[in-house]
Amino acid sequence: MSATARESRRRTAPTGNLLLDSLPRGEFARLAPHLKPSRTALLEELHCRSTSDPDVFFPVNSVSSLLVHGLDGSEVEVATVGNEGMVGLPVFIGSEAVVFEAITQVPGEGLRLPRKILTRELRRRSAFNDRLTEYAEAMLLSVGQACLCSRMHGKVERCARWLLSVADRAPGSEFPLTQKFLSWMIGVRRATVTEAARELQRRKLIDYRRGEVRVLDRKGLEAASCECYAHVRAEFDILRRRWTERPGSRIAPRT
Amino acid sequence: MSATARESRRRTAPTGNLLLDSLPRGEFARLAPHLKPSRTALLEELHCRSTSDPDVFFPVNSVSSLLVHGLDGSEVEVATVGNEGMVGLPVFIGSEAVVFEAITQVPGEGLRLPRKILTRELRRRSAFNDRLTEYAEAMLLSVGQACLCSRMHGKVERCARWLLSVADRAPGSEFPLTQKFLSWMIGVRRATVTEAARELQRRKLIDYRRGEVRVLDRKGLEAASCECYAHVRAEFDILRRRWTERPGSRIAPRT
DNA sequence: GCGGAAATGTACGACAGCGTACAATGTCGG
DNA sequence: CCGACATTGTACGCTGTCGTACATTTCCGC
Repeated sequence: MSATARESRRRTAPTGNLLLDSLPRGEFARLAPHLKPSRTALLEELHCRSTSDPDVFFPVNSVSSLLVHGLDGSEVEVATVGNEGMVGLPVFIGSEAVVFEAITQVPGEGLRLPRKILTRELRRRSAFNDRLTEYAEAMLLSVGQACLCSRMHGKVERCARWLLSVADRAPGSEFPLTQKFLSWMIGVRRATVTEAARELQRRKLIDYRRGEVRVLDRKGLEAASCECYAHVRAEFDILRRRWTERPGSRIAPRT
Repeated sequence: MSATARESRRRTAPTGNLLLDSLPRGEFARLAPHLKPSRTALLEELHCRSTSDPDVFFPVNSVSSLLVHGLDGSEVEVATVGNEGMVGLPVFIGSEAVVFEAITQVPGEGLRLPRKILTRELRRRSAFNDRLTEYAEAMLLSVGQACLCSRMHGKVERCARWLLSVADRAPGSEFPLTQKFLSWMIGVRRATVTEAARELQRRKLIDYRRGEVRVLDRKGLEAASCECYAHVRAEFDILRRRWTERPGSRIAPRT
């Protein structure tokens, strides 16, 4: 895409969130005044069921995890959200019931938008609707794959996959992470993560120390992970490409 | 809802599929000529990646399962679709990539709609969009819960849950099922299902013989299943209620 | 530097579910 | 009625992960 093409559709600087930046100029202009830059802290809960957060959140730098929790206290991560998406999608349905919980995995910047504004915008049935529909469907695939993965694949593969999908969304190749947190995300005990992490370190794919991980060998880590990673990644890449190449367009007709 | 209220919005008889029946009259009229009644056979694949099925499917009697499969051959069911929904939702995104596969679990009637027609309708940004958005989000929750469940819960609980969620959508309290099929769905070996099934039978919650199950004690089965069942069920009940009580309305404003 | 807290490493028995194999039973076509 | 086949029951040893407990290391505030 040429610089002039970009200029023709947006006067303001890109926010850094792909979903927002893909909106046509007029639509973005309606939202812009209500977008509040905000920084999320590590482990900050963005949509806790008890607090009834009034905002949705568009990550720029930060990375969040979406969790499902059972009444028995068990929890698992079902998806990761970075600057390609929005935190708050699963609560659109407007139900009072328990929904996904979002927690900040990598602290950083993002944009808050009051849910009311979002709802108002969606009633106009604008391109935003289409974007979110596309995004929701990619999330559906992503969560589905998470389901397969957590059921069928071993601890090492799953750790590798998790590390990659966060590394994709985090600024550098290093990010904060404790084994306890990772064990929480993938639904195993902490000692199991230690075993997997040691294995990955032994193979010189990652390095870590007290709350920090660094990806040493990306290719190697991909090889160590299950195919779930590549599959989901490919799906989001399609979205990213579509959103940057054909900004503001409606849902693409299918064959 | 009174009979007159229903009459005012639809002249034609209800199809039996809640999603379709919730559409405003005009919208439904546009679709009606293209809806082709069709019967699905046991284990018939509705959206196989290789066949590129040109239709979406609205179950009336029948029940389908959505599967995710890995490249390694592993598969798990991530959701069930009955007359509250549509088979074909997850492929909206228009990607070329591998998507969920749908397979008929309980044979029966339904309505086929050419995907082209659906796409055309969606470009009008009608109430159908909102319905499918709501449905997609309920599915998201449903798949997320499936993820938690298959990771954290035992074979007996998961079998009970699966039986209930199919029984909810199947006409009677009896439906066709082999242990092999169930083992495939929940991602365990067949012998594991035998153990779980025996256990449920021992507790007099179900009865079965050669490819047929019957739910004997619904309440008991709910108690034997994990809370995942009730949670997902509640979510879909919200949709069912909304769709029958406020037909044709747009997305409800939230708070 | 020191003390405490958090993070990580490790060990050990327990157990759920796996892979496999084979027997027993029911069903259906010829 | 018989043979073939699908379905279900059961057994065996095995492996991965669990639950728990405790030791060790690293970091941070004082």
